[in-house]
Amino acid sequence: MNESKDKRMSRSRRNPSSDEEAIIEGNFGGVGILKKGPWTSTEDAILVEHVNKYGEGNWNAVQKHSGLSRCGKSCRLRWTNHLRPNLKKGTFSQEEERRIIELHAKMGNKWARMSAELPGRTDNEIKNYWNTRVKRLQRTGLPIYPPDVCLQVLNGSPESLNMGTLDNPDVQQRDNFEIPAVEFENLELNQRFLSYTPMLLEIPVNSMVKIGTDSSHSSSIMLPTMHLPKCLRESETFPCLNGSALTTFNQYMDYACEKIAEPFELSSSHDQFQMDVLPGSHALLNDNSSSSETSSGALKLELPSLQYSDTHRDSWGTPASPLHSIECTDTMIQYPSTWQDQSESCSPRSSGLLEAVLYESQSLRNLKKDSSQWTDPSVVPCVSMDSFSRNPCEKEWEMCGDPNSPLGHSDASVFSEYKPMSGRSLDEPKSVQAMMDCDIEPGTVSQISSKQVERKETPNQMDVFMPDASYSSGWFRHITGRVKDQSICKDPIAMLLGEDFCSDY
DNA sequence: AACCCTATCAACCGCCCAGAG
DNA sequence: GCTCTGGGCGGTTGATAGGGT
Repeated sequence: MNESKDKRMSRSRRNPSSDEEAIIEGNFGGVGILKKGPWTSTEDAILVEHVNKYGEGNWNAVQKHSGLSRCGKSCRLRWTNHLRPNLKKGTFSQEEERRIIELHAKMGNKWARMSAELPGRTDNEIKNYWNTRVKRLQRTGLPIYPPDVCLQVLNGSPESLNMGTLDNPDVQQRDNFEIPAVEFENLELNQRFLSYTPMLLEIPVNSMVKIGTDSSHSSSIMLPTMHLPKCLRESETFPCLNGSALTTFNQYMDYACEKIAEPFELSSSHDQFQMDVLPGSHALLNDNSSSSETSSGALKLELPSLQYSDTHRDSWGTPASPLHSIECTDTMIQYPSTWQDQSESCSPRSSGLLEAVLYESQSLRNLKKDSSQWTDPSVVPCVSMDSFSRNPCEKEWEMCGDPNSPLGHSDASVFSEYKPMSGRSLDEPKSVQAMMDCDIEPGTVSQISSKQVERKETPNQMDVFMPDASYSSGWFRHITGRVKDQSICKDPIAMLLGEDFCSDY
């Protein structure tokens, strides 16, 4: 690997056209055209010499002083990414990989800051690594963030994230997470739990929302929502949760599994829905709709993602999920294939966790709503068996015509801040604000009510709910429209879980 | 061997910001 | 307050390696 890497490094990339090369070489030392493309060893030497002589900075002066036909930017890039001393080359170590995941979970696509945490590594390297990784995980349908990393982030403990070494006060400030009531004290996750979590959602098990108390940093409130298969809930206790959170969680799971399973009970008898699904199938999500064969030869329903197979264990070594867990999770996690499609075009800045939480809650709510109709097969409106074999969410999504799914494998951080993007802000904030301002019915979501989650009402609160406007326009309107129509849920938790869920309690 | 697909990664591009004038 | 400029950052591009068919 390193060998090939070195080979490649020495090889030329983006070879300029021969014409350009000629011109440039002719102008070497002159004021002529600035050279683009791969750096030669001669250029490197010149740059190194210049930096040794004049120091870093004032990159535009390089051309002046050394006659190098490179723009200042190019020089800086070359220096910082390749010529700078103490640069580590080669593949990332396991520890570095782990660190990157953790850092990304906290920082999002702040490559420069991440590189500051990883000595010898450049932002470009980290960025490339991450993008490659995300791409790979998207393809395999694995969660971008390992559950334990999510828990660590959720826990917010500096040690857990090795953040004790952070010097950057800004980072420290950002990382000043608060977990008001839902405490994850016993973070010794049993193997069982961890083994389940990845298959439940594309996102890590502990999806969370932080409501910002200041505009620059989304902080102060986090709200975990979890989704586990019913079989897992059969355990009386849940290792991560305690007190009311656990109660709520169990209730939520009862609700989710029962309600979601309903429409699929109908179809489970259908050939297409034989649940002999093996973990690891995720073609739906991957837009790989061609069914694959199970070992038994039965038609395998390609699940969208999150089902670890032995061949799809990720670097954090989460074991494959037991087959029996399919019972519930299958119905829960059949992400529309379109999600994957959309995620491909999703801005990498988007926040996968957050959007997934929001979308999922909406999906659950819709599912419940829809399932009441679907209990009777004859009532299934406008849904053919063929289309019915897909997740109702997908139908919803398609009907919504939303080009941007929240459940795409977006890969910004767990708590990435919303970065307003030009040209969209007028519409989206309005929707979000409308959503946030809708009144909550007293007593709803009492289990995880404002006692546990305090939300500071600020004009910037939407920053939290808008991790990335690039995808939010459609689906957020979709959600907010419904929320608006049906009143309720001032509390973000209520919003997340859905009013139907709330009203069940 | 030829082709296709994916992974990798250097380098570029465009935007943003801070500081100087 | 303004413009200009240098520098930084994040996103994207494109060449190449390498594996699979």
